[in-house]
Amino acid sequence: MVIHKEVIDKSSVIPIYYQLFKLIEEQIRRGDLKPGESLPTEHEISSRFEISRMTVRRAISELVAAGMVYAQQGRGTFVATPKLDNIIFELNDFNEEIKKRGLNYKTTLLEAKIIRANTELKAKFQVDEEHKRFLYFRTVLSAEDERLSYEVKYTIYSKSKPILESELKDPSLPSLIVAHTEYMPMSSKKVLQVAACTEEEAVILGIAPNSPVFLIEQTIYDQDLKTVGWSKSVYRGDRYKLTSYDGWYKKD
Amino acid sequence: MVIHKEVIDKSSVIPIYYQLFKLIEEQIRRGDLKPGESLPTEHEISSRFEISRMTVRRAISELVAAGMVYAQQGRGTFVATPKLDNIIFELNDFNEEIKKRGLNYKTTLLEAKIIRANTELKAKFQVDEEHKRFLYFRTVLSAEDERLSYEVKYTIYSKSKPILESELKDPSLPSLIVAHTEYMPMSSKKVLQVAACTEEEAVILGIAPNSPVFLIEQTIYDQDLKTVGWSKSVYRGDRYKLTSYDGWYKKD
DNA sequence: TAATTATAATTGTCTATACATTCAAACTTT
DNA sequence: AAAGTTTGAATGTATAGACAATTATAATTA
Repeated sequence: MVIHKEVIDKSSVIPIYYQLFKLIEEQIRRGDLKPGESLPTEHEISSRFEISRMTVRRAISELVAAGMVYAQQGRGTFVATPKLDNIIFELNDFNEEIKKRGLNYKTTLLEAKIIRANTELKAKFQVDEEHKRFLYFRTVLSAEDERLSYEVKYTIYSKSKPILESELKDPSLPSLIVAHTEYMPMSSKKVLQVAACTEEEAVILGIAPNSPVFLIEQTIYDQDLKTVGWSKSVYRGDRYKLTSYDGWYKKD
Repeated sequence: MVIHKEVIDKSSVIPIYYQLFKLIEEQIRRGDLKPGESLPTEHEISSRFEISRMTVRRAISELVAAGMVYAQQGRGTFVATPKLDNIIFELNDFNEEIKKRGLNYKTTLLEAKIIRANTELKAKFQVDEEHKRFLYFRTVLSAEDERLSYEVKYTIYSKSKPILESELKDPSLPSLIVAHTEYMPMSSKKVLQVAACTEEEAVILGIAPNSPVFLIEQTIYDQDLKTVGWSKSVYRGDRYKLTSYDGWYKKD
């Protein structure tokens, strides 16, 4: 971790702990501190910046609260690994149920291929090179031989690495991005809508055409908010629901 | 705030700040500390329990993080008011848009009456008294004369207080509960589903029958998880979507 | 060699203190 | 009476240090 002493201004009105928090956050976002790497010890940061250990702890505890690092007593403090769920929006009322009952739960690959950029993809990924290639996946999720959801995924294919067997088995978009592009997935946007399913989707999922379904589009970005992955999922409306518990207290 | 000194055990393996955190949390949940009320000052807590102010601050900062309390420099620390959103699940992509553009946004009351308990309500609210009365509201939300969502609300009617003009205008379930029952809304469960809308709903919302809609059922509980309010909302599928930004870092 | 025991390093908790910042109320001046 | 000023009280930030708890490593012992 390369930290320059000058960047912390003790006489500033901005609290020291906050300057340090921002400093480390920046290093993580820029990739100078990679997931799994350890931060310097509290003592080391403390003496390097000539600030007290409690102030360092304050900064680190903010990072912990933000989920960017985790601390282990006796070992050290480490950068957390970015975690982007693919099964989105915690649409898992049904998925949880399946797991709890130990039911048969599998992902079936319908199609996997490398395709050339078309107008739609070029727009989505903000690229204009005609030759650009993309990875394209179509999968179906099913439990006990009942089909539950259908998903289409795209990501850039720039490393020309072969697609592994394991990737075909259960292709997760973030891991595909890591494997086949130079980009690092950092954040995502998910949009959930309701829709009447199309003829094609109805056939795939074994439901009546125009049945109500959840439609989730996920866009994955790197640290510069460049689009590096995109997926669209269709979930059977009669098999999924979204539950949230909330409340207690919030500030006015 | 009634705090007994004995409840904090300095020699316990459980950290003092955590004991204090739990202690104050309990007082808030029990209603001994009511929303808006101020906590004793840090100095006062510190001297009353004979612990350092920094330890008190640690406990309070946990409460702040949990949203149960908020601190104001120069004034004090106050219990936050319970906040249960009625427009649920942040289904507000569209609502936000409306507000941003300053569009005409209004709630229309279709029906408001006091009804007797029927079988369905008795089951939902876990009551068996035949005579029990309930408040019943039916409202429509619209913007620029386009109807967007339809909502049915129920709560217990036990105080026999008249329904105020202001309540008819934009009846919020949590505030109705506070006004007309002895209970205090504390938490809520929301279930979001997709559905094909019924004939009745189609007419009310001005859409085609069987159009896909969001269906949200909200149950409101008091601190003992007793059901004190229930609502069902239907949102036009072509007008609402749910967006969530997430990611960055999470601990493994 | 394998198991056990010390040791050092690292984070976790806690104290006591100092000064800064903000807010509200009391006081003073106009 | 209104406006400005002072003052006290509350939270916010920061320090230095002590000891506890946990982990990994090194040293010792069986």
